[in-house]
Amino acid sequence: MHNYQDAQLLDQSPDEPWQAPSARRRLSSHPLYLQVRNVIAQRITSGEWKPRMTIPSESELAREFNVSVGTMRKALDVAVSDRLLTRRQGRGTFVNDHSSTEHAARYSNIRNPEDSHVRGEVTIVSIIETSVNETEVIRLRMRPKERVHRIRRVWASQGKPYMLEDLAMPARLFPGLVSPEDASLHIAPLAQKVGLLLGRHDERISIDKAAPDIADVLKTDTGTPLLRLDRIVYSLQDVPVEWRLAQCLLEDRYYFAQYR
Amino acid sequence: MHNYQDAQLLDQSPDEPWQAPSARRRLSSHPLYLQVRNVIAQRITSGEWKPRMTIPSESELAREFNVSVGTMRKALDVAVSDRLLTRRQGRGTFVNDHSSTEHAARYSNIRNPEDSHVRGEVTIVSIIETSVNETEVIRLRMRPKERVHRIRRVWASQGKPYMLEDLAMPARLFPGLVSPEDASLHIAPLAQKVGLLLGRHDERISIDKAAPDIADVLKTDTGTPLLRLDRIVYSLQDVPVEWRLAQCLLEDRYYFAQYR
DNA sequence: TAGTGGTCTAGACCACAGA
DNA sequence: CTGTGGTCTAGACCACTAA
Repeated sequence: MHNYQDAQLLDQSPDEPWQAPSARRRLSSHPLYLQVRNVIAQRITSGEWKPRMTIPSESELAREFNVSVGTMRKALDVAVSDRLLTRRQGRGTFVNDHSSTEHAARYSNIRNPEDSHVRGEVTIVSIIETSVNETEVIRLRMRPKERVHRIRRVWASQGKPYMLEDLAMPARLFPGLVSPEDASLHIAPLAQKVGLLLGRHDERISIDKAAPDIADVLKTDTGTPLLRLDRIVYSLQDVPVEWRLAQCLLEDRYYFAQYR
Repeated sequence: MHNYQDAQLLDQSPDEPWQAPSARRRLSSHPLYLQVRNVIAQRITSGEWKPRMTIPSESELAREFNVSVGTMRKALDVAVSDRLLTRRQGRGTFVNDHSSTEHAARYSNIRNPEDSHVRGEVTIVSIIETSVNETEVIRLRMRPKERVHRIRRVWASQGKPYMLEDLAMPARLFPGLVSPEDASLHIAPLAQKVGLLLGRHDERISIDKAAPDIADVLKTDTGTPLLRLDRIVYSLQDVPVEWRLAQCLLEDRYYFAQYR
């Protein structure tokens, strides 16, 4: 009775609407529910569905996409686990807002002694767009001569600086990133602004002794032990999006990691 | 046609077999698939299903539990995400072995420069069973005067010590934990040995300066910066199972955290 | 009371692995 | 070829929310 849905979803141009296939063939290597999830992701990326918006009910979407409610639900469940959507029984399904504190908090792991997130004020030291260096080519999987944004900024809490960050982001992914306002954002809201969906990230943690210039910025002594945070954030499609090297003067703060 | 399955699963004694209910009522606050998942967990805990074993097919289990295949599948999916089971298309569903390197690796985050896990040799410094102190009461959610196992051990790589661990575990959860062999295990295989299923864990990371006695054990200088790892591991039912305070001489190693 | 997401059922076919 | 898990369908009822 049923063959699988074809791949028109994945292959069609981003501007064309969903084409309900009449003959169901599995031309794509992806199962139907993943194809549908990809359309959901695209609608968010393109801005058709905006943060905080209520999207149509699962039965409406199932009708629109010409799939069963069960398949639609599975696609929505995947989108939820990808942090694209939030569902609330009796209310509806909502597009997540990654500029909200709860979603941005995901990328800041420094905590106060009482377990609260450190809420710092940021100061931009420098922003430049330039060609990649060797390390960036490797870490961000870029080609030689490609362009990157490099941002250096300092975080302070109650007027006292505690963290220096060096960011590198492929310029291709962040067109028009120039303003200090943009450069002050966390990666989550910044990515949302340019229609990028974020996936996994990993972090290598070690201890550095403060170099003279860094000690100067952090108003501490040369040689003070700093927590070194070497982090790469990837997109939902597993493309490196940001490389961050941070050096953090902990004092009574700590880095919090949670595993499920 | 169908009302919900009742809670006989959750409420029946561990020794009784699954009772297929004839009248389906939702006496439990848990949906059916979670009740079924709990029976799966119990079968593993009790040793009825042993590590690496192939369990019956989903259709067989659905018949046994008197639930639909869809519900059985959902229960199995939850068990997979809880790391109880692994499923392989065409082969079957297997009970995870938490004494295997892949599962034990989940709890060791120290990596070599080439990203490989540090494989150290462990030495037991001391094992005692005693009454809880104030910190343990809080961290392990215990009552005053309850008993804990305290283990101090040192990890070395190529003969050079790099990490000192102080462990505290509720004695109630680890009856008969006395031998140095048991005390040398990672938490995952140790928990499996006593039929405990592990869930989330969290870790607070900061920097300590080596105290004289610790510097002595780690064969370094007093005041050397050490990575301090303050970790609590919880059971699947969210009961604290182990509190670990580790101090780690990193040198060219680092702590690796991955987020999905 | 209407509409949403959450749970459950019954049964089909697809994809993969091993005998 | 047989049996396993993986995907998909169609439709029912439950639980929650807000008008």
